[in-house]
Amino acid sequence: MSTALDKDLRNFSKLRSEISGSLAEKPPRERILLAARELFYRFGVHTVGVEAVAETALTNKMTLYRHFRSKDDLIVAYVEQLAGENVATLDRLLGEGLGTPQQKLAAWIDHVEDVLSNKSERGCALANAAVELDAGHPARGVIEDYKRRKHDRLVNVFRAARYREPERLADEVFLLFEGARISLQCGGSGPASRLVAMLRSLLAASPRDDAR
Amino acid sequence: MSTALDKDLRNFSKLRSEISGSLAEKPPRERILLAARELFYRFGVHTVGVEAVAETALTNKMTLYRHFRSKDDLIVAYVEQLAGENVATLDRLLGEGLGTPQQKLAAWIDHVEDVLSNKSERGCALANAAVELDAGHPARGVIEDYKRRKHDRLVNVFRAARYREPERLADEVFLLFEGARISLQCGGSGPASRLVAMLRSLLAASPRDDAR
DNA sequence: TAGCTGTGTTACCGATCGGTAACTGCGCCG
DNA sequence: CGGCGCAGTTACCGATCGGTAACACAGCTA
Repeated sequence: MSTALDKDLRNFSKLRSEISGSLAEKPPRERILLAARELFYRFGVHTVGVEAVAETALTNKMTLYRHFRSKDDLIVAYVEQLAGENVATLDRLLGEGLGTPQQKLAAWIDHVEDVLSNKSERGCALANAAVELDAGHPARGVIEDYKRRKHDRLVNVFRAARYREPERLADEVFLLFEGARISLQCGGSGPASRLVAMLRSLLAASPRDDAR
Repeated sequence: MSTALDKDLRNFSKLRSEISGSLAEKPPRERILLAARELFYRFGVHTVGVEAVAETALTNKMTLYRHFRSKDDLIVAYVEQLAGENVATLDRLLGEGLGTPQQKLAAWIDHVEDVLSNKSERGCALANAAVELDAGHPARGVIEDYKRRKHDRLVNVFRAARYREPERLADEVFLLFEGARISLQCGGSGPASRLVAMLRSLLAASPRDDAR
């Protein structure tokens, strides 16, 4: 098999991108989750072994297994961590209090632009995990919950912005965004790079009630 | 690790879904590719071992390695097989000769409906493979070529149908479709199930020159 | 009949996988 | 000070991984 990343290479990437990062002196459990986040996202949950995670977290397998009962447990924690952060980001952008619905939408699209333009983008980590995990895996439920929740937030903000068909618009925006993220890693960057412009004109062209 | 599919279970699925299928008495190479297609798509290229592929193909590892130099070679052949068939399907639906561009588009959307409504849909096999394979893998090039080609065909048929912005429309349709397939396995079936209606009304609403 | 080619079979290799046992040692709190 | 809990370390387990060697046996052609 072509691992395409010698084990040594993995350890080097750890030293640079993690230590220089923030994992300096945190409790082991946090370090492990940080390492898992990096490695699972970059290389996939199946190709990365628990030992690689532990070493990248500057600890060892035994300590990892003191905090997570199994690798599957670690995967679930990894997925829950991502889902939680993404929901928090959504709350920060679309939550109550901050500006008009239009302003929230503009801020969210700016955020989408940041995500997509990020180099080293390998698509949505949660979607990637879902692809790798078979139907019975406990992490699947977490992923599906998150995606549903995200879709609901979109419906709500479209409704608050008085769009005439908020559900339909949310479906469309949701699918476009998901498609863009998966296309970034296999479809060439063409269509995905034009997503933001598409979103803006889609929202501008969709009919709204009232509109002040 | 939760394999969620005991090895025995895999072998049973082979006996039923493959033998009863068509692999009855074909040359070994074809049987192997058929088995790889089934197993790689259902469970992912990484979780399925070469031995499982060989046994499902009613042969053994040695014969597999006489036809494919390595597992990576088999993965490339698997991906090439899928890309080739998908391009053939596109040619059959959108190719020259058969009807007006509008008829071709209607036929293509019917085909999309079939794909999405198919139970046991696990998303686009090529996109899934791309998620599992890291950037250097030779199969990645095949996948990207296919996706680009598919996008180009969409542009061409939209141009032939005299849509005013064929590239933009192709981007949108492409991303929607990709998003729907990935969402089927992690986003709940909600947005994806409404894709076909979205496509039809999108095409109906998009401006065209001339229009007969 | 002899010989060749392709398939099946068994056994094996080193490496790595997920997971565990047992021990050392540090720091913290009484 | 004594003790306890947690982290680190080493060594190990059985299983499975991708990949190979050697041999038996079929079918075909000459």
